Amino acid sequence: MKLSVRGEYALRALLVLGLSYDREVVRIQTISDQQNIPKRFLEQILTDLKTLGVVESRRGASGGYRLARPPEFVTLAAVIRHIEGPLAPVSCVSERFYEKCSCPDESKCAIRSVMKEVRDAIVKILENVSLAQLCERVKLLQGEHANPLDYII
Amino acid sequence: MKLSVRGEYALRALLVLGLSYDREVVRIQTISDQQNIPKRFLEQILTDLKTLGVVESRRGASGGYRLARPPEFVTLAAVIRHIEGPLAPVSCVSERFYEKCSCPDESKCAIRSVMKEVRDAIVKILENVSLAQLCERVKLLQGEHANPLDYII
DNA sequence: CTAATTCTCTACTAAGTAAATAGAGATAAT
DNA sequence: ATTATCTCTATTTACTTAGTAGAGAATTAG
Repeated sequence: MKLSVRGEYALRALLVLGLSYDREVVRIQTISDQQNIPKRFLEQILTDLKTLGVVESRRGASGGYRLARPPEFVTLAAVIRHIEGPLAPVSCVSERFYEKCSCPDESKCAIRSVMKEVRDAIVKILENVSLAQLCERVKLLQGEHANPLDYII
Repeated sequence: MKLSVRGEYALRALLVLGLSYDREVVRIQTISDQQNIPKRFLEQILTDLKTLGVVESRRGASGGYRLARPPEFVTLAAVIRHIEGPLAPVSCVSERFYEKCSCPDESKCAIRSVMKEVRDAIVKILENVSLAQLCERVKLLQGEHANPLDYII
């Protein structure tokens, strides 16, 4: 039932970019230093988030990454699904990553019915928290600052 | 965010034992056949559930396994925690398996605050579903039968 | 009391995944 | 041109998962 380190890094990186939205691009190195994420590993993760269409990059000197769309339109559910796969605890109750399970009759499986409740609870939360809301939480938890890069995530 | 196969087998096996509660012990072989779980693997899992105190065994001919206490007092949360570890998506929000995470200040971490909500939602469901309730669901989903071993789990 | 049955204990293994690490290449700014 | 930055492809190391194996100990039926 765990989020991988990769997934956590992805969220942390996106939060940095979210707090810098409307500003210049942010370098991998900056995010890496600030969040204590191995640079080459973060590189992979950001490339991956690019294929999801949630970030875009500029190359060369003064290059870097930024959000490809407003943080309001990026849900945690979408990010975690892209990085980790299904949100559901068993894939036989997943909507987007459904896989048949080994039990004799899914429609009559009691375990499945509980797991469906768990899935729904998880999805309900993660679908309804956007990157923008996550940024709001940072500000609430830490009070307002001048520079978004001051935020401790 | 996934339940392992091991965890799923544990629940399936316990459900079989739950449906046979108050009757004779059930052999590993029977559970293995009925649930299509590799026998030697199931063996390990049942031994593990014994250390949790949720099942007990009798050896020798006409030996087997049964629940060590009434199914009302076995929650899915306890079983899954024992087999899988933390229910929380990140261990920095786990009550029983807490581990410090790599972010600079946990108390001000926005991601953590969302994950705490997810944890609470999962725990709320799994703490409140007992094996007895799971058995009830089986009967509801399948209608009443004479022999508990007829149930398709 | 012996044979059959069933659980028990310890160890091993094969495949897959997670978390990096590495090197050479492409692009853009100065 | 040089430097800074992203990009692409591969490799590595450690760990975890799922399963297998064999010999041993307890219990019951005959």
